[in-house]
Amino acid sequence: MKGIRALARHLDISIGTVSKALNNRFDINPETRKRVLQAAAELGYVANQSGRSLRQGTTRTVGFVIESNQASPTDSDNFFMAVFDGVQSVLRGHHLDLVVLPCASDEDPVDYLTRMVGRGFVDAFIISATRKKDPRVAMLLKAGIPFVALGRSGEDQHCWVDLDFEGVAEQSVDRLVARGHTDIAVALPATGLNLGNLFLSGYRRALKRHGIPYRPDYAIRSESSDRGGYTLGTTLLFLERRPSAIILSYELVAAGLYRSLSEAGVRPGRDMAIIGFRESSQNRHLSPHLTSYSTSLRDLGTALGEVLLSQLPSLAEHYKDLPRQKVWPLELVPGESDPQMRKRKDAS
Amino acid sequence: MKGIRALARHLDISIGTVSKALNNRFDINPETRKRVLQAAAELGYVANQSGRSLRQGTTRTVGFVIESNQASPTDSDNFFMAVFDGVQSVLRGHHLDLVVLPCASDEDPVDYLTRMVGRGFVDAFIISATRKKDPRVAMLLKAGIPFVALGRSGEDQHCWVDLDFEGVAEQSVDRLVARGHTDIAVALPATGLNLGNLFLSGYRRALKRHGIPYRPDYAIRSESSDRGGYTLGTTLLFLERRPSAIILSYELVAAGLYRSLSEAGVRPGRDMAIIGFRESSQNRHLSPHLTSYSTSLRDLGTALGEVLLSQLPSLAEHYKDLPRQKVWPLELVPGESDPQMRKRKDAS
DNA sequence: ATGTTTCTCGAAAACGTTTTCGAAGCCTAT
DNA sequence: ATAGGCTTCGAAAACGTTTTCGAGAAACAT
Repeated sequence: MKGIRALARHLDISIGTVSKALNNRFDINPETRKRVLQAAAELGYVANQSGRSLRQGTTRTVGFVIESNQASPTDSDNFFMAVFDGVQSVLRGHHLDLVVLPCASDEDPVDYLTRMVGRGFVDAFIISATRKKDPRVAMLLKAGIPFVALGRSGEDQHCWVDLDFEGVAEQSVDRLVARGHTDIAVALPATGLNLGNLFLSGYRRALKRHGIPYRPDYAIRSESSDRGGYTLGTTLLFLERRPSAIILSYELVAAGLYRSLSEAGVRPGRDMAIIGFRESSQNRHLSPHLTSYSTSLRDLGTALGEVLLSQLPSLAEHYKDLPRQKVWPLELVPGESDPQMRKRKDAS
Repeated sequence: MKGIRALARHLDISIGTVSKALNNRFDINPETRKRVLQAAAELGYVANQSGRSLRQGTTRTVGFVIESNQASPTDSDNFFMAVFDGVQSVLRGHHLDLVVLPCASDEDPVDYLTRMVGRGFVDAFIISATRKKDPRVAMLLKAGIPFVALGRSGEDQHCWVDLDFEGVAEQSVDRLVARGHTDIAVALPATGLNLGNLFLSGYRRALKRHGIPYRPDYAIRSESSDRGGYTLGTTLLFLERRPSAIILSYELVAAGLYRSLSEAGVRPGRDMAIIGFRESSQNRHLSPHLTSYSTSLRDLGTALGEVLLSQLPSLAEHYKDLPRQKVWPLELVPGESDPQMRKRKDAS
């Protein structure tokens, strides 16, 4: 015999009483509660999750869906660990646990999510790598499952937390303009991630504000990898009118860009101003130091966890004043990669 | 009404029949099976996981326990994603799913694992960041739960898959000796990870083979981060007898090491030979190119998944010829950071 | 026609827990 | 002494599924 029944027999009381004692219900004598707790600790009893969640219809678990990638690391990789950490520590405070659900690179993300929803071993979801009009959002909304997206999908009837891509783009343009630049390019992700749209719109808004016309050929799509940064550099150098500055929306491209510029005899940060996106240890050794933005990813995870809690029916009223959407700020860390512009001869 | 009962009523047959039809049991008319499958697809029915696993005592889920870290990324971060990918795609072939269980940085790993074991929503575990005599191994063995460790714990009564740290260390020493070096240092992780012991033992074995005495001050502990690499460099330069070469057991330290050596006027790869550990995009831009080792992490994940499958009672006989332990090889990718040694004047 | 096998299905138990509801005991106020 | 309230506990139902076992029908062999 195992489980709560064994514990009950061992204490010579009913299983109902044991259950109530363990779950801190009110109609239990403090004396017997203490006995039960002690015996449970001794025998190492922990309630079976299947039985519990079958009865309660809840699993006390939330799933964080990510897309694991096959080979080359992208930005997201070392991004996520710190976020997990933040989310998990918030959830734990409410006796919830986080599990990460990695969608393999050879499976369709929507299929995967439907499968996970169907299996029902999580009460709520956090989805990431959000795309514009992401079909997963519609699916979760229809299924009525609490969730929050890390990244905006464009529609606003759901919760999300997202980095301030628009703000960063805008602020970067402002900074470059203030330093004398007008030919400012922007590097955008090649994939359909919505952050590309956001970054672009912030970029265009700032240009407009400064009266600088938008050149479509200055919005360059590139892979979010070291190699992507390298090809970005060559693309940049062969533009009809060579820009004097570039803003990155990814952290991993910086090193490759530096390399390809250097190889072409263009000194990064001097002949070409560069503002990176997220600060990272991988960029810390670049010379000249990359101007970029910093933020605590663990805190971002914490925020994500809190928004999620607000969506859980059991905690809804406790968190009802919490905003359902949150733009996560980043802070400029000035480097030397975007100095005041020297006089330039027109390179048209 | 929901669940299998609704489906049964809709088809006007018993729930037992529905269940058997969905689970491909033999005593079902092919005709009715087709009807059931179709109706299930139409109504979007998927079996509730709690009910199923309560009855079967199995969850068809395996948990991959990692230690999420708070802030600074370590080696492990972008290491894992590819591994997840491999594991998940192997498991999926057997109708199993992978969930990643991130142990937050502010929780004790053993406590966390016991909690996860207790909750029982996974049938088996993969544990990582294995330490020497890891208490988690003993715990899982005692609990009788199938598991495989990514990384050796030292004891051999359990399954593991591990990178060939000893081999890499040995091969690196051989290579450096062949190029004229005798004063060879080694950088080891500061933490209690067992890989440090393995790497050191390979290093010492090779030294012995070449008749080079082992100098304890040449085995340098350092953090597995960019900053760790930086301090490693300064430690290296202030040794009583400066080594002419160093072998790294971590991928992330290389950039920091290059930087600190350069700042001290010691040209990395020329005045100091360097052999890195795992090839990574972050090191690809280093100049001179870092000699290091490469391997497919996705394939490593695949191997990990297969060893795990062999541990599951339901699949044991199908995989019984599979070795329970596996040393995962890495392949040398020659760079220019460890050239033939030039004549040196003794720096003692 | 009868006995025997084969095929298909349904009734019911079982998994381990939580939770409702009523009962028993005790105390207090009348 | 009796009625009522409070405290503490136990019996039993319920969650959704799988699986065992037996029943009935059909097919087959004698």
